[in-house]
Amino acid sequence: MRLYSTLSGDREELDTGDGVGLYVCGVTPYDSAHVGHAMSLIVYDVLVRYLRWRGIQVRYVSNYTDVDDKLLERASQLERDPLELAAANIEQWEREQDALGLLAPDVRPRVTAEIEPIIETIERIIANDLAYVAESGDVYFRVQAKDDYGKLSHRNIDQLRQGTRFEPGDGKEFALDFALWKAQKSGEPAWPSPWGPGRPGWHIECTTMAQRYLGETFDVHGGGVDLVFPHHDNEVAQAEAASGRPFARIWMHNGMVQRNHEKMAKSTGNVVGVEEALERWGPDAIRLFVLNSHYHGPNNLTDDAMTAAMRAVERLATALREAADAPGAPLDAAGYRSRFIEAMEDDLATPQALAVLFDLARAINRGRDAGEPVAEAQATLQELAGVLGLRLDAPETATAQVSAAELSKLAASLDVSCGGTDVESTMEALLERRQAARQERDFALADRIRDGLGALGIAIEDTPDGARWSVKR
RNA sequence: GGCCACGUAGCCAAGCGGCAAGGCAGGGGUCUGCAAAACCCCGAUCACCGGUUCGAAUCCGGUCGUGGCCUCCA
Repeated sequence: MRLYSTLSGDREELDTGDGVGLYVCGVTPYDSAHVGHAMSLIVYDVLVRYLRWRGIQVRYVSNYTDVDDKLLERASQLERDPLELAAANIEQWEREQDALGLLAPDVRPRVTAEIEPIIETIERIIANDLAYVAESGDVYFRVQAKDDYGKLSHRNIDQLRQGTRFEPGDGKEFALDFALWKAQKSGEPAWPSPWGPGRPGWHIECTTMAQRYLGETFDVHGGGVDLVFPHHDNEVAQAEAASGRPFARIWMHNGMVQRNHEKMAKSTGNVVGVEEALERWGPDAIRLFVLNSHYHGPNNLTDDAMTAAMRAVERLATALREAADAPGAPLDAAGYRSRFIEAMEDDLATPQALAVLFDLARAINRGRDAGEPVAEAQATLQELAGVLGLRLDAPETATAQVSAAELSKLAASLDVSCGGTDVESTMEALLERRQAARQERDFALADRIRDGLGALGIAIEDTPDGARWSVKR
């Protein structure tokens, strides 16, 4: 499999020989998650699913940075304990990750539980002369001592100095030096260290956790493109300074979710929360929206795009509807399977992989219309969709979304008597009454029943085997 | 100012030198009591200007435009 690496600026062959180690930067849980965070994890989730499906062992590590400046600031605004705030947000985010159909990483380290190893990493960097302790008790990375600093973002120190936001001070030797350890300020949570009480700087936690759980050198490090500089550049610098060895071989970066062509971020106030997105569009549509464009580029979230994604999900789900046993030669899905693999092998080309799924869906529908057995091809479609993390639940299983009371009211208003008041039996009675009306060619009544159900958000479709109902999305 | 992406049909979006995927929307048809679903048919001189090549959406240079990053960031 080839993956584009930001480090080399080119596609690299992923060595899957003795398994794959993957580290993905998770969120700083100072607030609830939005669709941008979901996109990021969906991309790496698909990578993991695909590799495992191909029989490759994957160790998937994704962290929570549960202590940092932003979190402390938010906690103080809310007058809450920062660690407790982080824990609460993580809990919510993990529930949402489940709802999004995201695989749980094998390891989900948290900074607050990794303080000792982080201190050890910093000590190694100091011992290698690439970091120093300031009078304040802060520890800084000595940027100028690392001659390839900035290689990930393809910048050098001179270019970076032109930025005006770097400020000397706090005992830094050089303006671009960044903190590995921050000495405690009043009221902040702190842990003991050789340099006095304090907490880790922003980048050191990922370096430490990645190396601890995946080794000094590992296969793939992922995250949003907005993390390339400084976060990932600093991770690289620290890791190499600590171990003297290369860090991640491949650096994978996903593009940003935009709204109105502007990055979705708390700071711009254009966020769509994961909770809201799940409610409005559901997990499959969110996933299809993300995978329909290449993970590299930006992805503009609009209501139209999401509506289209929901309809597209329905199209795939419809192709999985049970088909009657049929004579004839069964539809062979092997070609679709290999096209799917080819697409995925090429830098996780999910838009093309999806196109293969749609082509297969069309072939299934065509085969079914032609009276060919398609069950095997349907199983392949379900399997390949599963590799992308799409569930494709049949909409008719959504009984829980229907109000039994409203349904009973409708039945009563149409003089349809039913055996019970639950959704199942009321629906059955209504559909039977309608079927009888159709046979008596009383289409007015049949249409009244269909329209009444339609008003409740239930769609009726007539098939040779009787009527089928589903919840409209 | 610097670094990095990108500009393809009404909308979303593939494409990595050899006749322009896929989805949504729209139009026509088949099927249906009518619908729905499904199936068939219909749509692009690839931002603009030069260059390289037998051949360019694809490579090179320039122009215009959009987005991301330059110590909050998925």
